[in-house]
Amino acid sequence: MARLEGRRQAPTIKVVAAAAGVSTATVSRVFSRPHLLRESTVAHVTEIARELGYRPSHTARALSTGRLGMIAVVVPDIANPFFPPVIRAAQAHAGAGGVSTVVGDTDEDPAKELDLLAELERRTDGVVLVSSRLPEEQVREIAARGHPLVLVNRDVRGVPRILVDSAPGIREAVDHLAGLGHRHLAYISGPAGSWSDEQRRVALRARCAELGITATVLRPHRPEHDEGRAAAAEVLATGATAAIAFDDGLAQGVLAGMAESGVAVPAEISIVGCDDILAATTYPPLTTVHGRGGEAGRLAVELLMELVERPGGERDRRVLLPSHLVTRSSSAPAPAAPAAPRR
Amino acid sequence: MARLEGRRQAPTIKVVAAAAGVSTATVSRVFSRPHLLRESTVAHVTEIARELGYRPSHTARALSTGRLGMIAVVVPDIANPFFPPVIRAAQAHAGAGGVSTVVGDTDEDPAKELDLLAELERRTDGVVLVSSRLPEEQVREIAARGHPLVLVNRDVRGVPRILVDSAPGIREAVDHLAGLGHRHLAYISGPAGSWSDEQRRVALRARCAELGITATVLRPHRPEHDEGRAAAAEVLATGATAAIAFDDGLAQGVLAGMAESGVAVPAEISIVGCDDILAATTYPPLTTVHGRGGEAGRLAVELLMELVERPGGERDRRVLLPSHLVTRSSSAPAPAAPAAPRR
DNA sequence: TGCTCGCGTGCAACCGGTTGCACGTCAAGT
DNA sequence: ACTTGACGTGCAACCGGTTGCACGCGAGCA
Repeated sequence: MARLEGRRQAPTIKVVAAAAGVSTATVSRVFSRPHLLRESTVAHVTEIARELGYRPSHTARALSTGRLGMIAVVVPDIANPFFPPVIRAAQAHAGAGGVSTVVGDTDEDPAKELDLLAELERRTDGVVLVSSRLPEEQVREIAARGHPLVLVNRDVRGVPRILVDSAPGIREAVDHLAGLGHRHLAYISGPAGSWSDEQRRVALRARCAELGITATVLRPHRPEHDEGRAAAAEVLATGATAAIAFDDGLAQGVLAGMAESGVAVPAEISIVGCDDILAATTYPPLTTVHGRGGEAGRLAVELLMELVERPGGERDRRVLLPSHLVTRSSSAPAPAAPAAPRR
Repeated sequence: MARLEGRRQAPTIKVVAAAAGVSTATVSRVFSRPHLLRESTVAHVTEIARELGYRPSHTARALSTGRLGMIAVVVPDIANPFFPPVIRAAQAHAGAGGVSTVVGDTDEDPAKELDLLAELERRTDGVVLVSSRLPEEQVREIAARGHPLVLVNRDVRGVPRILVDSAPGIREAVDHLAGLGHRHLAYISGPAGSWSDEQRRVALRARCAELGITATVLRPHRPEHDEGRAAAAEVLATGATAAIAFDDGLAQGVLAGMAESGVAVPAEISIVGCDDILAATTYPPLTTVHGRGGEAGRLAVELLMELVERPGGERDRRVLLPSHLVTRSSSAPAPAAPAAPRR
C-alpha cells in the first residue's frame, strides 16, 4: 500500500523557501516583483526553484490577487470559418502576454450566450465577444456588470469594440464589377439584424447610386450553403449580371445553385463573396471582400488587456478595420444579356 | 472621489454565514455536501445565499480541493471542419457535468502542442487530445506525467483512447462503388504518418482485394484543397473510374480539379470523401464516410471525467466508433471508359 | 558619534473556500 | 437513569501564494 514512490507533488513556495534559506515572501517576490529584491537573491532563488522544478500555482495566485491570467473569446459558431482566424490571433497575442485563452461557442443561441458569458466572467479576467447575437440592450447590461469586455463586429456605444469595416471592400467590389461593364447588381442579404449585413447593404446601395447602376437587394438569408443555393434562382430572376453575397458561405451556395441551373460563372454571371473565409477552395475561386478577422482578434485582445490592467480606462474605444477586395475567378466582364437558367 | 457606490463585491461564504446565522463550514457544506446537513438548514442557507446572489468561487474551491472544474480539448487546427463537432460535443457533455471546457489549438505544430499541453495540465483537471501530431514516444511521456489524458484518433497503448474506425465506412464505400460497376479505384492518401490515413488505406486495399478489383494508392497529400486539386490529374492518370480521398477537404479539391479539367463528376468519374465535414456544401454534394466526430468528443469527455474521479482507474481503455457511408451525388455508375482531361 | 533614511527581508494576515476532528444533543438500547 | 451512538454543527487548520507593515542594517550626513 505504500504509494510513496507515486507522483511527486509539485513543489510549493514553502519548500523552495526552505531550500533557499529565505522566507516564502521572498520567493513570492522573486516571481512577481523581482525588482524589490537584491539581484543576488533573485539569482539564487531562481536557481533553486529551477532545480526543484517549481512553478507558481495559478490558482493560489488568483486567489490572492484576483487575477486569473485567463481571458475568453466567445463566438457564435466555432464551425463558421470566419471565426477561427479571430480566435487564433487572439490566442497568439494573449499567449505572448502570459495570458491563457479559452474559447466559448454559443451555438448561435442567445440564451446559451448569456449563460456562457456569466460563467466565463467568473473564470476569466475579461471577455472578447465576437459577433454577439444578443440584443443591444443586453450587451449593455453585460458590459455594465463591470467585467472587462471587448466586442468584435458589434457596434454598441459605450462598449469598447473592434469593427471590420466592410464598406471600403464593398465599394471596391462595386467598382470592380462596374469596371467590368456590369450595370445591374444583386445583393444577397445576410441574417436580419446583423450589423455587418446592414453595413454591407448600405455601402453597396450608396456606391451603386454614385455610379448610376442598378442595385437589387434580396431578402435576408441565413449564412448557409443551402440558402445560397436557393438564392441562385432569386438572383437570376432579378436580371442582374452580378451578385454580391453577404458572406462566402452563401456565395458558395450560389455557385452551386448556378452550376445546377447550368449557368456558367463567371462567363454568364459574376459572383462576389464577403469575409474571404474560403480562400480559393471554391470552384471557380471566389472573388471576395477580405475581412481581416485576424487583426480584429489581435486588436481586441490588446484592448482587453488594457482594460484588465486599468479598469478605469477609456470605455468607449471604437476601432474600424478597413477591408479590401480580393479578386479571383468568379467575376468577369458582363455578358451581353443577363443569364437565364438552362435546365 | 467617494466610489462607494461602485461595483458591489461578490458576496463570500462569510457574509452568507453571518446572514444565515451559521458557520462558514455549514455554508460550504450546503454547496458541496448538502446530504450531511439537516434539510431545513440547507433550505434556509440556500434561500439566504440566493437573496445575496452568492456563488462559490471556483478559485478558492480549487485551491483547497485541487479540482479546477475545467477540462481542455486540444486540436491541431480549429479551422479544420472535422474538429468543431468534436469540440462542441465535448463542451456540451462537460457542461452538463458542471465542468467548463477550454479549447486549445496547436496550429499543427508539435512544439506548440507540447507547450500547450504543459500549460493546460496546470489549468485543468484533464485533457482530451485530438489527433495529436506528437510522436508516440512523447504521447506516452505526457500520459506518464499522471495528468488525466484521453486521446481521440490516436492509438497509443496504455493511454485511454477513442478511435473513429474508418474501416467499416471505407468497406461500405468500396462495396457501393463496386456495386455501381467500378472495377478500378484510386485512394488519395492523407498526411504521412496519420493513424486515420493508414487505417483507411489498409481497409480499402483489403476490401478491393476481396472483391477482386484494382486499387491504386496515390502519394501522401496534405489534407488541403490545393493538394486535392493537384491530385485530380494524378487520379485521371491512373485510369481509375472512382477515387476515395483521405478527407472531404481533399475530395473537394479533387472536385474542383475535375471541373477545371472538364471531367464531369459523377458521370465520368465518381469521388468519395471521408469524415463528412462538408455536409452537402460541395457541388455535386459529396458521397462520403461519416466520421462521427461528435460521438467521439462526447465519449472522450465521459472517459476523462471517470479518470478525474478515480485517478486509479483503468488506463488502457480503447473505444472504437464504427463509421458508415453517406451516399450523395458525387458517385454514380461507372462510365464505359475511364475519363480523360478535356482541356 | 549620533541621527536619518532607504533598502532588503521577514512576519503574519489575508484571499475564499474545504474538511478532520471535537462537541453537544437527542433518541434508542439496556 | 445511564450508556451508546448517530447526527448536525462549529472550530480552526489548511490549500499556495501575496502584500502591508515592521524591523535591522549600513551608508550618508551633521
